[in-house]
Amino acid sequence: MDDQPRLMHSSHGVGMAGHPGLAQHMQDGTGGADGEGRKQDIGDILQQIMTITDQSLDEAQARKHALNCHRMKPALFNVLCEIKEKTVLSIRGAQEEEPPDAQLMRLDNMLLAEGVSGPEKGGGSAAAAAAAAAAGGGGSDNSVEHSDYRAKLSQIRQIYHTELEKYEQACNEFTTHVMNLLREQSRTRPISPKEIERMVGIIHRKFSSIQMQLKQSTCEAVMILRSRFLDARRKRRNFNKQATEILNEYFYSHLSNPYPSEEAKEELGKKCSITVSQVSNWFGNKRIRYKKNIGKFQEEANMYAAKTAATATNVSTHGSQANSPSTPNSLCFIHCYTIDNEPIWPANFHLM
DNA sequence: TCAAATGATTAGTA
DNA sequence: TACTAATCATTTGA
Repeated sequence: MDDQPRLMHSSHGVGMAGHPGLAQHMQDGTGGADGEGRKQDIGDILQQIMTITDQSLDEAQARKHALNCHRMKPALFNVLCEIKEKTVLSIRGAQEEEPPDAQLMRLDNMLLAEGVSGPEKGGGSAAAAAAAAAAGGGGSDNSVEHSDYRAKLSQIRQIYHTELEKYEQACNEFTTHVMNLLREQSRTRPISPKEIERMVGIIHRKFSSIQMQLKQSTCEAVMILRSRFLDARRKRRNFNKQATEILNEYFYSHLSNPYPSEEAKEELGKKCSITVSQVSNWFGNKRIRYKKNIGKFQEEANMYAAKTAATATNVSTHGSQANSPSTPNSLCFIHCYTIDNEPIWPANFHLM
């Protein structure tokens, strides 16, 4: 094996008889005295190679050693390698050129975006945050779900990396094993380094197809997790009592114009631990339901009016009534109706 | 179990 | 784009 590479530099001719490497070997005095003798030598070697597997291990080892030491071995080996290379490898080589796999690239990109591959921080929580934003979620319950999502994503990530590592290790071990085996076998049969290289390529391709399956199933797992996470967020959760109180207080203290500005919505959202869009939803629902059934809400309105009045009184006794955010309309809601008990709201509020 | 309450979604409007 | 109005889907409480 050690001296094989330098034995494989002959380049022209395929047949043994007309092979320049062999011809050269025969002419330079190392190949025997006459043609008959040379043919006999080659015939002997080929016979020994053909029958080596019929022998016991010890005999085969001894024969192998004898073959390796045979004066014709390098030349013959060279020729056989070249024949093999020119016939089989050239055909296969052309066929096995593969374009870069678009599917694999897509999977890699997705795993990176979801935070499964690449750096641990960011991706997953960013995806979770995006999902949360898309679903308009917020609040403490949602943060529990969020952490649950991250925990599960991290679990997927861990499994993915463990499996990937296992595959890579197995691939390396198998490649080394096959290479050693082929190198060993190349002492008794024509295996060129090029062929070993090709075999390594085949092994790598096989393992990368397994890796692709792993990536695919990981992507599926992330997709399922994500859709479940979104579904969970889509489920309605009632706001907590305190949040409803805050929203109602604002609504009834601004009954003449229950349209909080963007800033007010943001502040209410912060106070209630909900999003601005949830505040908007709440006010939208509240306005329409209040308008539809003012009588039903009258009691609630009175209750909040009394509450606001009490707060205002407390604030005034402490000397800072002017700064109270709920003061402007808190005591005027009772005047915000027409004689038909219709609320006086802006023109864009369509009365039925 | 069921009606009421309630948060979210959707189509239409100004 | 913010809003109304209708509706859906889920939760709540009797």
